[in-house]
Formats: sequence, structure tokens, C-alpha cells
Amino acid sequence: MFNFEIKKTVGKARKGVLKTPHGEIKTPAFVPVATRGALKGLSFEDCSVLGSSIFMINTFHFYCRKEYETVERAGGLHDFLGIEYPLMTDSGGFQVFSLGAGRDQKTGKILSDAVIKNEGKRKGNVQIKEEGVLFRSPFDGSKVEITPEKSIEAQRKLGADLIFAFDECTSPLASYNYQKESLQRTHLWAERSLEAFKDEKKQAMFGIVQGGKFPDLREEGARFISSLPFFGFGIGGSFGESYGDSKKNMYSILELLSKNLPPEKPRHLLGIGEPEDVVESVFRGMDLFDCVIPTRFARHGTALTSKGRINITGAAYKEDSSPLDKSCSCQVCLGYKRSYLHHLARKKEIYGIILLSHHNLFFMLNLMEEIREAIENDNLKDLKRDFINKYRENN
RNA sequence: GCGGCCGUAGCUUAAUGGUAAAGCACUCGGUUGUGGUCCGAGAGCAUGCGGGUUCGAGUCCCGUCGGUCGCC
Repeated sequence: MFNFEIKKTVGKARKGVLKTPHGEIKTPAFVPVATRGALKGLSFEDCSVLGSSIFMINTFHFYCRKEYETVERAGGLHDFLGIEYPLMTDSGGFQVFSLGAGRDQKTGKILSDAVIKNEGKRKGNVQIKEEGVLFRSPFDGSKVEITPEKSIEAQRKLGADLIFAFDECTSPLASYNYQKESLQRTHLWAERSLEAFKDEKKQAMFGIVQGGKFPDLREEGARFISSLPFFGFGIGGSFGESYGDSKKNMYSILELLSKNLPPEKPRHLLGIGEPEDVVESVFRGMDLFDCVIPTRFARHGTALTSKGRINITGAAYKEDSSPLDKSCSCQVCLGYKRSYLHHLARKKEIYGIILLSHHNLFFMLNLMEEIREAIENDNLKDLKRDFINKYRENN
């Protein structure tokens, strides 16, 4: 029922097809995120027309109040949502960080230059032990425990095609010693996740490589996780401190990982990223990406364009009658002026979010299509150079 | 007409008689396994007007204009 076939490789980059019970995914692929079972501002059908063949849903958001039980009674995510597209769920490990320690430290997966401070120690409402994690729900403040067994149970009940092992996502601030200790825990949890998953035939599981910003720990993570019988691999966590360092470090770590992961299995770079990150990462052997950037940026008034991102709420666009991106062929760029999008974003009209989400998702999905063509035509290097030069023009 | 209360930044409000602040709005930046959130920085020609008391008035006094509430 599950299969990953690589059709062509150019350097480290790969073009392939991932088969699931609900359909095929052409890789490299971008996976839009529908956290609570909805892409904010677009229907699954709309997004499918734009070129998406798979969606990511968050276990964590269905976990805190046991809504995965409701979904199970409805027949699983596909029946509950009324769609037949391939789906994946993450394990909830990231939210323990992003809604727990990350929120305490006012940082995300990638640290902004302004908030480098303190130690990488966890504080506040999250307790991490060998058994699992205990923390307060960001939704209602109640105590919630997640263990590998519980995450996998929830993911089996949700019933997405592709699921992830439960891991610990560390802060960009984590020390070497903490990261090393955490990595051992993630490995233990990987084994327990597989144990809780055994005999499952309708789903396939990805293991997660952690190790933070430390190359030797990343290498160790890749070796250990690939020794286990996972269908594919997720690469998670953070890669460095400052914004620029984080990007460069991520690229060099991906180079390292592509040498240490078995080539025949799919690789999903979790939570990345910006268009340039995706291009650079495909170049270094990644097959799948999920990221909130197209939709979250849309809600914040930011549009992805071939010349970099622009924030349409800026005063400069108030009377700008040009399209968002002259070289984009999406319906929004063909039909609407920047001035109108500026107006909608300023007034926080829902329609503004819809239009920007449409454009941003088109932009990412179209980029993936171009990447696949470039691999097919042996000119990924040219695409990478041209795309990134142009993308950085205005930024 | 009489009486009370109120006039501070574009808006809503602070400020024992002692350097006139804050939030929103505005300008710019940030957000990478989703909180339409949040954070950071910036720009603001503000005490209705005219007098008086005082070393010093947004603040106290007089007048005036505007608003608001109450009463014939």
C-alpha cells in the first residue's frame, strides 16, 4: 500500500513518487498545513486545484481535549473531513516545545536575533521525563500528558496515511549536554513509537532525526533512526541560533544527513520553510516539506513573490495598481491590484486572507512543480541560482 | 434662562501645583512540524481661547467659547 520510488536523481536532489492508500504524491512536494482540519481561508479542493496532493494535520490540536476520539468515531480523518486526499499527522512533539518552552522563551523554531538570551533550559509549565511530557494545555490550562504510546494511539485513531514518531524538539538555545541527553530520549521514544505502531497496515511511520545545531549529534541521530524500520524520516528541530546562522547551519547539516540516511527512503524536512530554504534543501536531498508560511504569512499580510516577500499592508502599496507579482500566473495576480489587497489586509477583511493564502500557496506549489521539472531536465542548479538571486533582490 | 460636570496627540483616557504619559490608530521590522497571535523599534508641532494668582498652572481663580446632563 505504501511505496516510495525515486525516478531520477541529480546530484543529491531526487525526484520521485510516494504512494499511499489515498493517492500518489510527486516529490519533492510541499505539504500545506491544516492544523485543526482546515486550511484557514481555503478549501482542500481549492488547494488541490493549486497543485497540492497531500495535507498535514496536527495531532496536538486533536489531542488536548481528546477530539481524536470524536474523529475515530466519525470513521477517521478522511471520513470526518469528507476528503480523499493523502494526509499526514505530526506527533505533537513540536507543540510541546512551541507552545511550552518556546513560548516561555519567546522564541520559535528559528531564533530571532533579538531574543538570544538565557540558557537553553526549559522552564515554566513543561516537564520532560523519560516516560513522556507533562504540561499545561494552552487551550484551557488543564494538565496534559503525552507519551510516545499516547501520541501513536491518537495518530492511529486519527488515521492519516503518514504519521510521525513522538520526539522531543529542543530549543535553539539548548546546550550541547542538554541536546545530547534529549537525543537519547528521542531515540528511546522512537523505539517505543514503533512498538506502539506494530502490525499497523493502513498507515506508514516516519522516524524523526534530532540533534539540534550540533553536527555530531545530528549524525548520531541519523545513524540511529535509520537503523530502525521506519518507512521514512523526518528531520526536525532547530539548526542554529541567529537567523542567518540557522539557515547556513541547516544547509550544512542537511548535506551531512543526506550522506547518513538510506537513499531509498523519503525524507521530510519538518516545518521548513521559506521558498529559498525549500530550494536549497531539495538541492541537498530533501523530498517533503510542510510549513505554515504560505498561510500564516497571508494572515499577516505578507505575500511571497519572485522578488522576495512583501508586506502588502505597507503604506507604499496604498495606491499601487500593479499585481502582487508580475511574473505570477495565479488568479489573484491576474485579477487584483496591490492597492485592493492592501485595503483588504488593512481592514482585516477575511477576503484579504483568502486572496493572499491563495496566492502564497500557488507560489509554493508552483515552485515545487518547477523544481520537479528542473530535476527532470537536469537544470536544478540553474533554477537554484536564478531563483535565489531574484528572490533576494528586494530583501 | 438657571445650575452641575467635562474640554489633554487622529481616537479613548492618565498626570499631590514641579520634565505632559499610555493604549489604539499611524510608520518600519520580525514570525519556518499554525494562536488572524504576539513581539520589537519609530514618528508624533496635544493641555479649547483670553486674563489672573504663583518661583512654577493641564491642575487654583475670573471671563469666554464648545460639549453634556439636570431644572423651569
